Amino acid sequence: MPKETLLPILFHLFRQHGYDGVSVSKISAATKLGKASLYHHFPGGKAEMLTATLSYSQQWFEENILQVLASEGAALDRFQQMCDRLSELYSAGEQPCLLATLTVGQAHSVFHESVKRRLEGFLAAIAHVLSEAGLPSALAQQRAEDAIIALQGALILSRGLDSSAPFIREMAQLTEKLCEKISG
Amino acid sequence: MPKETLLPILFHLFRQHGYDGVSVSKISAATKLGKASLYHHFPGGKAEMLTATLSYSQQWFEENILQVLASEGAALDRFQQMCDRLSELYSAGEQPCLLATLTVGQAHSVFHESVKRRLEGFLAAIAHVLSEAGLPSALAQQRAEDAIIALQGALILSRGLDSSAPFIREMAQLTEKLCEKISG
DNA sequence: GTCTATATTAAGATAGAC
DNA sequence: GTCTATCTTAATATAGAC
Repeated sequence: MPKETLLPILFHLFRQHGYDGVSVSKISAATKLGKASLYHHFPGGKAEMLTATLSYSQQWFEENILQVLASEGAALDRFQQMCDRLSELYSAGEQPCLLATLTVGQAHSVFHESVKRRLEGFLAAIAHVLSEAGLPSALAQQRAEDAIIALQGALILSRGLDSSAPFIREMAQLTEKLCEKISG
Repeated sequence: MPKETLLPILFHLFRQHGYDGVSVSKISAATKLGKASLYHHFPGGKAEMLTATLSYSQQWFEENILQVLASEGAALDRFQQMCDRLSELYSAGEQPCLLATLTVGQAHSVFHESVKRRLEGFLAAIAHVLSEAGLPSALAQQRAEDAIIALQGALILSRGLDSSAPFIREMAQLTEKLCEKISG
């Protein structure tokens, strides 16, 4: 079994159950691979499985979110595309964020630096678009933080209420919030 | 050992590590009580320990947040007090939200209804203040959702970045965001 | 109410055959 | 690369003494 089919399964497990909530036995059941096979692919065990999952998720993020933010076109269009991709990534708020699940438990101490770097990269990418559009860099930075806060908060609320509505509404408002008074 | 001293320890453990990340052995170490003693207090095991922790947290929430929101005084003052209590509860963004940690893993399936009820109660309390202040109820509901989204998102971002700054900034802005154009 | 001791099941991980 | 079988440790949980 190639890693390209393995990693989406790992991604799904880790984001849904968190690092502490996933056992190698569960992974074995979900992938229909024996434990020994899993350890063949990932000699470092569960930690390496999450590391590989983070790389996989990072790659998706670069190819879908960061690439869109760095593309040509108006800021408004780029943010709109970003929202569409985010909605896809999180299944309109039904699926949790992998990075957010890693902020608690054992993962927090072990993978904290990776999470921090990922968030900072996302923040910088959003702020860069806003700076390009003419916003002062301090304000651009603040608004980028507000965007990620809105995204993460909407994911928690939607999942907690078991309703996509808050996430969908937040994604619909996000672009205009980001672009507000840009050319004012 | 009385439960009044036990529950704050449980609360701290569960919010930091999530349900799956806490073992009875860890609880035993943290409380300096033998496992058998813990099962004496909570015959239902770890699940009952979390149930009791949720009740404890609910009580704190009623006495501190809901009470303040239901008090006399201007909406602006009540929200300001709410923000102060929230900042205390989450140690300015250093501590995770218990309810948020329960949206993943095993806890999600078992405790989802409790989490949902708690969020709905919080939403209703905020929306009620806004309605009293003259906001149409649909808008009041939306703004209440935005407040919880801001709170939860700020907690994730602050913890992910290992910085209180986003949480502190968000709490500082929250009251005016909630009261915007109330008497316009 | 708390303890020691223990039963039972599941977890993380490896050896070695195919 | 995948399997069966196995090891070791940790998990949940209980029995019974004090």
